Amino acid sequence: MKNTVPLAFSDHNHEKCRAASINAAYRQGLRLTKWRQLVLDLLLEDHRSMGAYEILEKLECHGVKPQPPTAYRALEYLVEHGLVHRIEKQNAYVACARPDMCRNAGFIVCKTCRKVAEIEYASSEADLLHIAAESGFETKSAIMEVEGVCADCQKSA
Amino acid sequence: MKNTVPLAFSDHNHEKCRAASINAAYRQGLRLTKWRQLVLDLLLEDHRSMGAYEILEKLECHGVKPQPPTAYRALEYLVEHGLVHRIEKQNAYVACARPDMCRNAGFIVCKTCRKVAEIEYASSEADLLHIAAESGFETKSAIMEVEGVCADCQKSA
DNA sequence: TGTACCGGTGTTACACTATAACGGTTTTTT
DNA sequence: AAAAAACCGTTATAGTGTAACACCGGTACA
Ligand SMILES: [Zn+2]
Ligand SMILES: [Zn+2]
Ligand SMILES: [Zn+2]
Ligand SMILES: [Zn+2]
Repeated sequence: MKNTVPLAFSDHNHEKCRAASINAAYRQGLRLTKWRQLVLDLLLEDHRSMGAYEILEKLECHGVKPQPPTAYRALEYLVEHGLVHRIEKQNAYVACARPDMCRNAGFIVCKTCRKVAEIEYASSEADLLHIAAESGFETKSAIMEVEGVCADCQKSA
Repeated sequence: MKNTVPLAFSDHNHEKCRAASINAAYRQGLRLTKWRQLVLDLLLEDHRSMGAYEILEKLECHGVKPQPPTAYRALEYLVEHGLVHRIEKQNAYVACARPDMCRNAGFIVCKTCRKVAEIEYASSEADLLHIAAESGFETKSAIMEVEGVCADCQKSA
């Protein structure tokens, strides 16, 4: 078993996370316009998820406060290109924690502090994908989300 | 590999599904009030998911059309007691397909016809749950959802 | 016989999440 | 340069979910 200490729940050099995201964007030749850049920067601040309107409130460029579609457009682009993931259980968004090798992304989500640990789920959960494929199902996307309270939040409660 | 033909995507005696749900409710001594009963009946019609407002529109008792909280209260109760699952990717609800042995429920969801196949995603220890537990995380709930287009819908497209 | 409690219901109003549609501007492609 | 595509600003609206409060019926218990 590898990776028993999820990154998001432990101290780490977060600059590396941030740099990995920027690099991935560059390598893919993505076009990071001002809003996309700003949204991504916000999400890269830490491993917490943010709601679209929470992001929207913090968005601003030269004194201009944009409308909802602006935030949603940026998020849509970033999700499509794998730099951001949507956390379905929270209607929220989080920066991809491993943009250079992101496959079978599963998430461990704290209900209290909203930190999100991103883990590559292994073969066992992927049974579902096998069953889907065997029955002629064409899979478009898959999520595995575990929700609860992280160790830190348990202590402070 | 067992269960390679998901129930929802194949012909089957659906009366048995319906009966299993009713039996489970009875065995657990659940209190199925009129609205709970009506909502459950709606969801038990087949293995398709329904949105809360879709359910609400079809709800009616002696000519009385209830308000949103009525539907949400019934759904909350049924979900809490395991007779109904919430499909996060669709903001929708579906009757539990195996209420007598429902653990580690994963879902294969067709974007087109909204049929939902319910599969136990791992018989042994699921990796994500394992990692969560090892890091002191207290898991409250977990979902695994695979979304795409089922074989039937591919043909008719 | 009250009466205090509790779960369920009815109702209103509101909060949160997300998208449609249109027109204008900038960037890319031909 | 012209055409096409992508992006952005703006308005309005759709879709999903809750807070809050009053009321009603049963039941436990004084
Ligand atoms: Zn980090
Ligand atoms: Zn936490
Ligand atoms: Zn069935
Ligand atoms: Zn189930």
